[in-house]
This record gives sequence, C-alpha cells and structure tokens, in this order.
Amino acid sequence: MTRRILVAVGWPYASGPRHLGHLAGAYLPADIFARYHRIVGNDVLMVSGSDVHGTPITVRADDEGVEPQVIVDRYHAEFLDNWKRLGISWDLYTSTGTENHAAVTQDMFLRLLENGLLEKRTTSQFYDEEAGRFLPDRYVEGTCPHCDYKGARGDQCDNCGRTLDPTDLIDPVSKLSGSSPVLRDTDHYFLMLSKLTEPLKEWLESRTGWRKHVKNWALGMIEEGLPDRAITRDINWGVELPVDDLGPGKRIYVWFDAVIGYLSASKEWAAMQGTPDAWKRWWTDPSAESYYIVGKDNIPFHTVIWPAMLMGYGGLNLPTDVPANQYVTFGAEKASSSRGVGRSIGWYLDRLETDAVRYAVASVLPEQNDTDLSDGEIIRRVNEELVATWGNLINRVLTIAARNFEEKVPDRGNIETVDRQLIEATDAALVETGALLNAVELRAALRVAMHAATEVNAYLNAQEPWKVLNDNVERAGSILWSAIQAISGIRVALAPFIPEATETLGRTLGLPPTPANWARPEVPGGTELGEISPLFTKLEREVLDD
RNA sequence: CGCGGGGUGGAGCAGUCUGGUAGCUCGUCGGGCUCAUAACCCGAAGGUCGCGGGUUCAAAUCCCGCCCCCGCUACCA
Repeated sequence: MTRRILVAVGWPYASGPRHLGHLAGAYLPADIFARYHRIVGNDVLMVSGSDVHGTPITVRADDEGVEPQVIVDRYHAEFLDNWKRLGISWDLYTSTGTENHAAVTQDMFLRLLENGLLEKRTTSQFYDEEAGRFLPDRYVEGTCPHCDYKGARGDQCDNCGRTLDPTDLIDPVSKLSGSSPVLRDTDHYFLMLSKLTEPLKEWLESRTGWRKHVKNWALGMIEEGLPDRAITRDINWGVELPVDDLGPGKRIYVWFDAVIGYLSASKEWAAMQGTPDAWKRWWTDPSAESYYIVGKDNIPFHTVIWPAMLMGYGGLNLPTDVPANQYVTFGAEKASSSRGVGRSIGWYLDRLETDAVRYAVASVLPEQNDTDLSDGEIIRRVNEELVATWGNLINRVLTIAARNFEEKVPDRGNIETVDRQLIEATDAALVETGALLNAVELRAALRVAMHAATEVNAYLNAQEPWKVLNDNVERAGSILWSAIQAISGIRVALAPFIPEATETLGRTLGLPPTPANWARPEVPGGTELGEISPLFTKLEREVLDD
C-alpha cells in the first residue's frame, strides 16, 4: 500500500552560511529518508525553505548598513546553490518571504485568535526616543550587575556569561543612538500554550517509537509548565499582523511564522502543480505520515509549540515523528575546532565530490549522541570506506568482467551454493537496510549496506575468479555474474545515500538511473558494460587544508 | 540552580527500555592474495563499559550519590 509521507525539514536561517553540522542535523538525513521512500514507491512531499525573518537578520543588516532583504537574498541564494550541488531532492524549497507564506501565517493567526488561543497583553520594554523605536535586548548595553563589566548587552553579559534582562543593566544605553532608553508599555499577542497543556501531554505520552531524548525533553517541558509566549514583536521586519488593534510597528515574531512554513510550503507546492488542494493529501488525511527532521535545538518548536498550533487550528495532522538529531561537533582536532565549525557546506563542496560529502556526513549522523567529526575523519571515511570498500569492489569486478568477457556481463551458467548464498545475503541486507531507513535509523542502514559490500569482497577472495579463469572460463563467469548481481542489490541499498554514484553505476550496468523499487534488479548475462572508471576519487591528505 | 542527552579498548559509535560470556566501522600487529583506486581477505593484541556505593546467584544494563561534556533555560530558531 502506498503511504503518504511528508518530510518536513528544519528551515535554515538566512543569517549566515550553514555548516556541516546543519547538514548532518537536518538536510541530509531528510534527503536520504525521502529518497528511500520514493524508491519504495511511497508518495513523498519534502518541503522546506529559508527562514528569512527575525532579529539576527536585522542585526546583521544594521551591522552591514544594508536592508535585511539584502542579507536574506544573499544567503537564500547560497543555500539554493548548496542544495543543488548536494543533490538535496526537495519537492519545494521556498522561503518565509513569500506572499503565500504571509497569507497562511495570517490565517493561522486569525484561526487561533478565533479559537481563544491568542491573548493581548501589555509588557514594558526599552524604547529609544532618538531613533524612535523599541530596542531588541541586544541593542541595549550597560554595566553588568553581576561583574560590573561595562559592555554587557541586554540579553547577556559577555564577560561573566550570565543571562540578563535589559532592565538588569546599570546605566543602560541604546546601541543605536547612544541615548538612554526609556521603558515604555507595548502590547503584544501571546500564544496561550497553557490552555493546551493537557491535550499536548496526552498526545506526547501516546507517541511510540520516538527517540528517547526527543520525547523526554518534550514531556519535561510540559511537566515544568508551558509559559504563554509572545508571538509579536516591535520590529518592522516580518509577517504583518492580520489585525490592526496593536498599533503600528508590530510584526509576527519569527518563531511563530517559521514553523508555519511547512504548511505554507505544502500549499505553495500544490498551487505550483496546478492542483491547489493537493497539499491536503499530507495534511488532512489522518492516514498520512509526517516526519519533522530537525536539529535538537528545534525540539521544543516541533514537539510542543507547532503541535499546539496545529491543535489550535484544528483539522491538520500532528507530527508522526520528530526524529531530531543531536549535534556534530568538531572538537577532535583541537587546533582546527573553530575552523571546522566555521566552514560552510559550500567550502566542503568546493573540495570534495558530492557523494564524498554525503557519505562522510551520513556515516556520522548524530542520531543518538553528539558526534565528533574532523577533517581527518572525513578523509578517512571517504578513502577507506567509500573508495576502498565500495568503489574498489565495483572496479575490481567490472574490470575482470570487461577484460575477459568482451566488455559484457558474463553468463549466469551453473550457480553453486556459495553463489546463491552471496545473493541471498545481499537481498537480506537490502531488506534490513530498508527497515532501518523506514525507522529513520539512517546510520545503521548505511552500516548494513557497507557490510554487504565487504561480504562481496570476501566472496571474491574466496572464489578467486582471476585464477579460475585459467582453467574454467564458464565457472569464472558464474562467479562474476553473482558478484555483479550482489553489486546491483547493494547499489539499491546505497541509492538514498550516494545518488550520483548510483546513477553512474546504473549506466554502466544498463539499469535505470534511479532504482525503480526497493529490490535488486537482475543484470542479465550479455549486458554491455558501459565505460568503466573509478566511481570515487581517493582523497589526498591536503584537500581540506588551507 | 533547573530541564534533556551523553561519558563503552587508540578514533568514531552500537548495546542500557526487556540484567546473564562487551559488539560494529576504522587504526595497530601478524598472515594471505595479487583481479582491483598500495586495494581486498583472514587472524591477533587491545576495554575493571566516568567515579563511589547499593540491589542481585549475576549489572555497561536496575537504584542512590558525585564528577565531567553538550544542548535548552535568550528578542537564535
């Protein structure tokens, strides 16, 4: 039965380049998961986009003396380039800067308001009278009440590291004008999470199969009590409110609009297809599944706040699972720890093949723990696993076959027990890989697939077709035929991880570029082998130095 | 302070829910093979599972305490 799978991927924040940690936390696992389900034949919708609102973008724009849109356009373009080069298979990658997104956000706002889940409250905030605007916390500077540091910001003291409220600061000064800000009342809408505590708790407790840290964290938040959260800001960058009773200078706050992106992007995709209602197949049919693939910093938003909004709206599916990932850290090589974190995805793509980046990151996906990754580890993974185990296996088999069987796949001939066992083991590995991918245990799935490749290498060493060729060409052909069938199966298992090599190998073996289903296609004897060249390039130690 | 996660041979990880000879991918050492991108295959050494208590015939696994790391606790989402 065809399943409908929404792959909802955390929205990269367009305030700066994304690094390998972001790739490992969301975009790559999502892509692997989506590719798997498409091969299986399920109906996948994978959407995301750039999150373009929020204070950090305005701060950066102010720093550079440009409009926020300039910052957004720059990084949105960079992200699009990253996805293209990585082969991330979005059905739609959009942004929160679209009219559609604003409309969907406003609709959500109005519905929640109507359902009594939004409430207007008055708060007190610093206002810069010279600049004529309210100040974000980080725009207020002053003396830290804890350590007397003069340059403490309203959100935090950089000297002692303590979290502050702007009102804690002694002699507060506006970073914008240098004047003394004054406290002024301002009205904001709050999302009444407290009203949804019980249904949220009930829903979370009934989830099964969720990662331990995800579920515990979410339930922990509920236990602590959910505070009602402001969903509007005194800022002029963001989605406009659909009501005007707050006065001018207010926008919807970024966290509220960003999570709505999943819904707005789905609607945008449907409209682009010319089937404006198609989004409902993933959102309103209870049998559809939705997987939100995000970094662990996003757990509260996807396990509590977004479900609360969906409940408040009514009629929309709640997340099936939020397989949130931990972080990739770059601490192993102390000297380069800061470099590693600072390096963008594009930096690596400039130096490595797509599949090499995908493989290295996929093999360390931080599904359970924070995982360490260094440049040396990346090179090692690529050279010793991707190149040596998989690339070399293909190369050695196809080279002998091409050289001794007129550049064709040898005939099957009489298959012996060992041959059958090899192929059966491969098929079992393919089934197991599929089960693990379905359970979003991607790293384990990759390990099983690579282990299958090792088994083929062992089979070859035991059967020694290069020797058998001397006195029994037909038997040598059967051995190679069997190895090629095994390779054909493993290729399917690896297809979600390394799409480029999958395509290239498919051409060589006369198979479609993308597997048609999650099963090993037989490569018949006599098939013309395409051009044979190594699938992956072995890396020099220095490629990541500079 | 509080909340969540983690601390397993040289590296990165699995195993912990459902106690019962500690496993995987590498690295190291020895051997084999020579078709292949100095690659592949076999074997060995290497761990008192952060520390201290407790429960048990038996604990990496359950309980208590402590130490260390990461994340959240922010107008970053």
